[in-house]
Amino acid sequence: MRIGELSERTGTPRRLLRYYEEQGLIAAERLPNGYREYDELYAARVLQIRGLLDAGLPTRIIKELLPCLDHPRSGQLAEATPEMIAALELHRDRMTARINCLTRNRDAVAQYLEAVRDTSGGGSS
Amino acid sequence: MRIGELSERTGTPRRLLRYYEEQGLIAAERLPNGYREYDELYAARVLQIRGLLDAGLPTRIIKELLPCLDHPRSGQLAEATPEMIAALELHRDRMTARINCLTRNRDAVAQYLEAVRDTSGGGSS
DNA sequence: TGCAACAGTGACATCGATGTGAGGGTCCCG
DNA sequence: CGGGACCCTCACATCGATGTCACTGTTGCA
Repeated sequence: MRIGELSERTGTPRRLLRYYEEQGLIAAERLPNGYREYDELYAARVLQIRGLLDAGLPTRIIKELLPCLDHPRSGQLAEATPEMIAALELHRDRMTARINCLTRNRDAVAQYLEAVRDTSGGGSS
Repeated sequence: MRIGELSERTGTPRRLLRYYEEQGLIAAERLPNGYREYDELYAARVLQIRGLLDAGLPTRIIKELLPCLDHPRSGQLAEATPEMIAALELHRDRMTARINCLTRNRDAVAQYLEAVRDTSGGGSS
């Protein structure tokens, strides 16, 4: 598919798709006329990128993560230098910290909402 | 305590403490000489703010969340307009989405690391 | 008295993610 | 052939979080 369709299917401005490519997060074939041509699977990939960006990870780090999110069991995990592994462990731990922080605060918000619900008129939904 | 101590205790540049104040996330008393004076509990508050910022929430939203994270059970939850409640529910759901996204990807990274560990020499740590 | 350490404000710079527009090709359909 | 919809690149603007610097006032101690 071309950039317009990918944009529509992922709800992502074309501008950003080109930006992600510039940052090395995605890669597109080129048609003879210079148009980008995307494989089907890029729709999911773009959504994943957007989710990670939205979760606060910068493109630089997402770029490091993507290769190892790609082939979850595809065998090709030989080219992992000790530095890369250390970096990934660091990212993993930082993500865990983020998750914990978000969870704590999300639960606090939820608790607050429940308290409000109980106090004021008993809403259903 | 004054800004220097709070800065040191939270690992946050003074510049940012003033910025958070400017954004309405924290408030400081003023000593007669104009210096900011912080209550003890602001150390925890600042760390909470940093965690949320790090998790990708903008100050604008953190400002909305803080009041209801403050008094988890302090009773004062009367002043909750339906709009505020709706906004909080939205934030709660968006945080949940973030948590899920982060968890999914963190687990993928962890799985990858385990696979690498199993494949190459069996490390301990 | 003078200096060092700390505080204040204000302004400008940076960096990453994103918006927007100019100027110019390509494709298709009438 | 002409126009509309799509694509390209390039560049500049914006916005939020943060860094940095300049200038000034305050405190405390030698």
